[in-house]
Amino acid sequence: MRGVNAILKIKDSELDEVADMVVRYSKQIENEVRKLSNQWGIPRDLKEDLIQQGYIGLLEAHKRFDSSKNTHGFWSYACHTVKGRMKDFMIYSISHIRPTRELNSIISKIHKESMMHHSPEYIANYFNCTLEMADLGLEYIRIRNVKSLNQSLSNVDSSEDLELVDLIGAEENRDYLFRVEVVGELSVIEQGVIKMLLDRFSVRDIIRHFKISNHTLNDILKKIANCCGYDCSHILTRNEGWLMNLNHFDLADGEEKERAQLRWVPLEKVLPNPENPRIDAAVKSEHLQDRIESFGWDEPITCYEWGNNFRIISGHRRWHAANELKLEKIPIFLVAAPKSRGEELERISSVQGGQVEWSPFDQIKYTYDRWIASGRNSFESLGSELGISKGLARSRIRVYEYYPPGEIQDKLNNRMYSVRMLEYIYTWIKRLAKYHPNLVEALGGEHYIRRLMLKKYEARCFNSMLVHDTFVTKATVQVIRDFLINTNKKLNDYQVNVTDTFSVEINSAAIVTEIRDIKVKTKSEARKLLGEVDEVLACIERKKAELESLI
DNA sequence: GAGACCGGTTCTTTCAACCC
DNA sequence: GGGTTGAAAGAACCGGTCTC
Repeated sequence: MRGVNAILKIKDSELDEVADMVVRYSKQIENEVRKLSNQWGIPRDLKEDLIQQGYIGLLEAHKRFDSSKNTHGFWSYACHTVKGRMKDFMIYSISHIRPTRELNSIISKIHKESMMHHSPEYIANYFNCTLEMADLGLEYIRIRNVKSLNQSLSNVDSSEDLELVDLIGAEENRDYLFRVEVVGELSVIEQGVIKMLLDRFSVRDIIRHFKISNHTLNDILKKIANCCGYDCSHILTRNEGWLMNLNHFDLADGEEKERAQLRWVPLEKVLPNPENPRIDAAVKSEHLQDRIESFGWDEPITCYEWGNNFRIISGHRRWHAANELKLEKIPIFLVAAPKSRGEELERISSVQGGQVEWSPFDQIKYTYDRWIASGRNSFESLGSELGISKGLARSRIRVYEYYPPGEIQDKLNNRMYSVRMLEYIYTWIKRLAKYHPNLVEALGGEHYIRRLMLKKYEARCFNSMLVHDTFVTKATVQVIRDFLINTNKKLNDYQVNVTDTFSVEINSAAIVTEIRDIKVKTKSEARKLLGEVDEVLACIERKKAELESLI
């Protein structure tokens, strides 16, 4: 509590009351942490930090709470501050990225084995995961690398049973002390400098990143030193090349290690891989350019030799960023060439982190390419190869085969369409072609109907319940045609519900509503409509006679 | 009145069992 | 092996409530 007291300036006379409150609401705070933890997949060490933040929020709310104004009790008032504190902390600690289940698993393993300081390649090899997954895990841990005030300092020689909070004001262990929130007195740039120092960036990297002079940086470091009360001159002597992790590759496979080489090669000799399913290498390019400019290359591009050039297996976005920056030379990590197209596709997928950042369309294209490369194997075996269900494998292939890329690519990638919905539409159209081939022909083929259906989906004329639709098999050609060509008409307005084999219900309310809503303005419209009404009446008379004959 | 939060509802996605 | 269907989980949405 000492650190918390210092932050909130709690008077000694209030300590008992505050202690009671902390005990009373500890369960609620733990519940909130549990909820957030389930939602975000927070590692155990960060949960303690969240609980700390909850207590701080509780104390802040306590200071503001006015029982005469708030009749719903203290907790209903305080819970917002508590949750707000926790969420702010999470946003600061883990940014906006929500890790996937697989990534979370890797992060937990890295924590458990204390492998934060190993190279991505070593971790990928150790945990048998992809290189990009290991890299993402490390990145995630780096941005979450905030120490708990109550974190044990057992790894610090002189600190038996001490917690970080106990080191506030102590003389040793400068790096730990920088992390404590005394930085609140510093400017944004000064806090940024501290963060980079703690993350082991070199002085040169800091100067380049903030675009400041050596002299300015020295002034900032002096201010930080004065503020914290420490001499940080030792940091200034850090090895300038520390950030270049290029000598950190620690492959377990001896043979592979011999074959793998690191080289700096002219940019024009590095060629993109046509098998790369990622269509747009410019995704997050500005961020990568900024990172390369600020911090240098923290990971080379993985390539294999291709004649006199090098073909990329992993790193198309970094290659694109290097082109944008007009760099002359870039670092590559040279590996053995794949023996077949199938192996090449598999390796591209493997090193690109299980397609974590692939767009939906990239995933579809990749699944289709793998299927073709495998000689059109069963969806089941393809699914098991890719780690997806056979149903999803089938959906992706079917969608890629059926829809022209131009029709779906953008809208798939911005999540307006889903693979499943596109497959439902495909199935619906195929049913239409089976039960009403003449209508499909009359409308100029499936191509036109497909575009109409996509338009109708965008206009929310139907949803995933399309998969259970019986309208397409039961309705008349005229009604289906009407549904298709009226882009705003909803499927619900037309749907016929077949409740069982022997009973059919007509959505009479919808039909009556639709008829009532019809409005005509001219005589010719009225004449045309009369003709259609006659047709409907004739249809009804026929159906009536048919039903009466059954009674 | 604006904004944050909560709980209920609806929609979407995925998976697996079952059927042809 | 491929297609269909239902269950379950997650995401998105919406209206009500509360605080400032």
